[in-house]
Amino acid sequence: MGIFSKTCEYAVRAVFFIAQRTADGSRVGIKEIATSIDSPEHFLAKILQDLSKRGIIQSVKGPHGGFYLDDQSLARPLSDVIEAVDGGGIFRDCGLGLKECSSKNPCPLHNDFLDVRNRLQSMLENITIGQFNGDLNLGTVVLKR
Amino acid sequence: MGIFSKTCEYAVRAVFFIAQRTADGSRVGIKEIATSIDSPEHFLAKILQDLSKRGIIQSVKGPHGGFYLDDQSLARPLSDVIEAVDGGGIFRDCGLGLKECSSKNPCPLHNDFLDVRNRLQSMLENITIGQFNGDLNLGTVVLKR
DNA sequence: ATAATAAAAGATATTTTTATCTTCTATTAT
DNA sequence: ATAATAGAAGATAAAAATATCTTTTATTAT
Repeated sequence: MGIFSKTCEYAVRAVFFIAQRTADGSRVGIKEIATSIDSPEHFLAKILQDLSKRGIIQSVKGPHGGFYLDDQSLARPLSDVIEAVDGGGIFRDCGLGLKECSSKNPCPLHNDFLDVRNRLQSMLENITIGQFNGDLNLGTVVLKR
Repeated sequence: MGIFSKTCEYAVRAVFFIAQRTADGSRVGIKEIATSIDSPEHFLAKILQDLSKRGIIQSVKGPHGGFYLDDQSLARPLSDVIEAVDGGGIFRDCGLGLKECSSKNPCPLHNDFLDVRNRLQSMLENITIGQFNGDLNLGTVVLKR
């Protein structure tokens, strides 16, 4: 497995895709999202339903419905998606799995991991959901394969 | 879950513990290791058997047997343990789970993740299994709780 | 040689993650 | 109103990770 869970990987790819495809105010359906980011449709549906409930993304039912992002959502930091899906553990938990690891009671790698986690967090806090729309349009970055 | 799997967390904690407890040439049994690092005994046994087969740690059966580390093992980088247990994916795989992500075919986060992964890797390559023995003896770092 | 010890190995079980399928409900165009 | 559409929700299932228990094998002290 990678840094994030499969669930989280799908969520981030989907959110980037929705951002690009709905920048003009339109909506995009779950089938098209799943195909475009190469994820299992029904599994992704659950993930997006959860993100929708939490207000990270928007959705409308019925004909011409689908998922989309409003301006506020487009401006959100990517870290919000990770927090919503995987929880913020990756930004906070001990690298060796100790529940009470802290500067007062550190594991051997406490400071080293603090540094790595903080870099990861600030990186994800400084990326917005909508910021790759241009690159995705140009095809200079990809969301499948 | 954290950065690493539970399996990997147990492995690293165990290896640090074995390093400290066998620096004098003695050996330490699986029961004592499991208790001392707060891990399930039989599960940890499998992990250590695997590390032993791969030559990352050493073991001897029978009375006064147990696990220990020779000088070469004490000097190994911690990254060898992670590679052995979780595979090196954490140092190499795409943050968004794309199989073919590369500088030629990058995901939106390719460069950012490259940076984070490289930092993690070089951190783990520059830590040796035996380097915390002093701190563990002093109790300034811990392996449980 | 024998008994005691401790790792190795095998079988099984539980939990979590990932995935699929079906039914229900809300929305929109007609 | 009605039919079509598409997300929401619920029930199941498959796979992977985590955990436990039992039996076997190798080693050592006696």
